[in-house]
Amino acid sequence: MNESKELLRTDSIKKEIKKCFSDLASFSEEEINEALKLISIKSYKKGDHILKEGEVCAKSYSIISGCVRQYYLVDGEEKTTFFYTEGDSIFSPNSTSEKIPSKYYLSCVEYTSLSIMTLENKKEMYNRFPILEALSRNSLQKELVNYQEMLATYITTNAEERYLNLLKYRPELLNRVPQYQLASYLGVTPESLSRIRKRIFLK
Amino acid sequence: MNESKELLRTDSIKKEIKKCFSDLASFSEEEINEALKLISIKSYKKGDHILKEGEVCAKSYSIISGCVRQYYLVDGEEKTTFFYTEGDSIFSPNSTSEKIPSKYYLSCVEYTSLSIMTLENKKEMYNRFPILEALSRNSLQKELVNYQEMLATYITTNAEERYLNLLKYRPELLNRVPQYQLASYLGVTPESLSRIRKRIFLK
DNA sequence: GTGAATCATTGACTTTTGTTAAGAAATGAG
DNA sequence: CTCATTTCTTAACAAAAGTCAATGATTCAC
Repeated sequence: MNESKELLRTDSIKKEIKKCFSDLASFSEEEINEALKLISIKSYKKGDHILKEGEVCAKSYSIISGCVRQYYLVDGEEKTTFFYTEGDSIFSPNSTSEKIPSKYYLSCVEYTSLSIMTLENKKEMYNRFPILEALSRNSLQKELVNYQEMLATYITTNAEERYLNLLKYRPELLNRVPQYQLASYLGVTPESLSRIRKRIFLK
Repeated sequence: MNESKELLRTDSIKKEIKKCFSDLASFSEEEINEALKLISIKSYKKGDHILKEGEVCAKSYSIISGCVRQYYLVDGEEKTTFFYTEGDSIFSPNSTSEKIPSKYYLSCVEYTSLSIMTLENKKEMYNRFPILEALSRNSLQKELVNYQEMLATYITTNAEERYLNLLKYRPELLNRVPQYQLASYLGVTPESLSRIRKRIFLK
């Protein structure tokens, strides 16, 4: 993608974000422009890393388009623990205040555009627009309940059921993500997932 | 426990909570008393349910003392998905705003005291003490990161490793909770956990 | 304290998953 | 388009977990 295309893209993304702001609360045009200054847009190619293990990162990301994979390196093996897609927020390990080095990698499964806020800008944003603090607390709470349910689902189901859940609730992932990464996300080996798929097909 | 003992206990719990408030920010004595009016204290006996599947509950709980088990009923079988102990907060499914019936049960593993806030009182609390909104957002974010890591750990480990983790990070649970409930929390049958323990012991 | 109920362990057997290795299919770079 | 690389599938065997049933151990109510 050349530079002018990139700029065009960033521009249309900014328009999207503006719309998000005006949907959230009754902000004036100036207020929105002011807020926008605190947010940066960045795009990554397939395979690019947003964050690597050990890096200290005090940023929050929101996925505009694309797909990001979160994984850990355990004994040299990649263990995928999450896939973020359009609209998802990624809270980095030290998104609160401490300078904690990341335990995991964030890597782009495909061409991906992100909106990025540094911790400092986020603080400024909440100072400038206190209503966002309450909105953010609410969405964090929803997100927390969401994670609790994901953990509960993981505990109460086996790999086959988890694959069927994926098929039901995030079918787009199956086309976007290589199967060995899905396998690791489901907590099994690629061979096992292959057998599970065969078993389901034969039913 | 008789009524006067119960009152005595509630009284000492209120003192603890007061201390929490004065640790959080520089509140005046009156402010703290005002805040305390929005919080109720309740104690439960071993085996008592705080919340049952299907119940609509717009409350937030914080565990003062004791242990609470979260479980789902799947095909008549209890699947334990979490143990809350002293200091933990429990966000009920509709702790944000919607009236969503609970998918899970909350049951006391032992005698347990909780501080309880209704959704309404929580809103009032944040209105009255806006600084709590920011503090709450921060702790929610930490809690979210915490859950992300628990999910990641669950995905990247097997049952034996999870048992060893429990031994390392929450050893007190092993004495407080029956083994078949731990097994279900680890995602295996009681028979399997028994064998895992034997295997570890033989090493 | 005693008996009933609950909980933990063990054994035999089945099913599922991991491991290793090989080959087929798909993808990507030139 | 072609070749090299990556990804997916299959097979054979080992290891782990599920299932069912029986037996100890512990807990609890009376």
